[in-house]
Amino acid sequence: MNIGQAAKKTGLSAKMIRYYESIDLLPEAGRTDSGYRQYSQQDLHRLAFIKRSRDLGFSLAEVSQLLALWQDRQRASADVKALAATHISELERKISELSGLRDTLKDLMENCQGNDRPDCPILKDLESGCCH
Amino acid sequence: MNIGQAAKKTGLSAKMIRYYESIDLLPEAGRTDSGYRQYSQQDLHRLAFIKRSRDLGFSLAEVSQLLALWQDRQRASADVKALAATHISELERKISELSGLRDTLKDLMENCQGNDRPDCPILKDLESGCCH
DNA sequence: CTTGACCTTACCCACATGGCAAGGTTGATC
DNA sequence: GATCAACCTTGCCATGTGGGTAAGGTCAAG
Repeated sequence: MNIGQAAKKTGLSAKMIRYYESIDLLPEAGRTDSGYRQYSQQDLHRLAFIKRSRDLGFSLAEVSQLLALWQDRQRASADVKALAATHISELERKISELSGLRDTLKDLMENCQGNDRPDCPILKDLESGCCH
Repeated sequence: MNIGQAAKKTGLSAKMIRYYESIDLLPEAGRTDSGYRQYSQQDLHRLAFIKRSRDLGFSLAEVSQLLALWQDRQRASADVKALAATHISELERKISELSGLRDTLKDLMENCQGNDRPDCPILKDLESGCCH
């Protein structure tokens, strides 16, 4: 199967498949005589694993670790769980950071009349950090 | 005032101040005879405005718009409010996206024993998108 | 005069991906 | 056999928001 077909089946782009190979997330793909990459069902399986991991927000570095665990028949599920837990903590951290920003902005917005006058508490707040 | 002092007072790095100038977020700073950038109180004010905006999560493109509104004495506060509203929507979108990922991962984790056995529903899920 | 702290420009690095260009291959149609 | 579209190849550039680092100029204190 050519790269375009593999891309279509996995939802990845051909470009990204080549990139993943270049950073050793994938083994070098087999080639036809003319140099076209060829993908087997097993290759597709690995690509799909990567796609799903990325969709769950794991970084490529984390995907790399997950792939290693996936391939390791001696793995402990605790190792996988720990990786997921770290990722969840990171997600929680980002969520609470963004929520804080949202709340601050909401407060500012509620005090802003939003009319055609120039007075605006949002801009006033942005000014406020001014160093004297 | 030299760039190092300005950086210390605003909480920005000297590097970023130069960068903001290079992308025209700041006017070209005045220079001493020997080429050192010089910053006035007014410059500091503008830098602090940028810092505060960035801390609230606005992109540099949005900061640029906010700066324009800030400088425009004829501005309507509605314009500022609209910009903030757009930013809040974007924050909400990101928050709900991340929350979704977190929930999915939490579900998977709860079903994972996390012991020294290899059986792991998290890896099973990652495999699951496999194309046949 | 030396020393150290500051400044200057100009590079390379990250992350994950998109885009474009120039050229080779394949398979179908004329 | 020629042509054309659709595919593939490699390689380079760009994004956004910085961090790092190097080679060199400047300034003030001792």
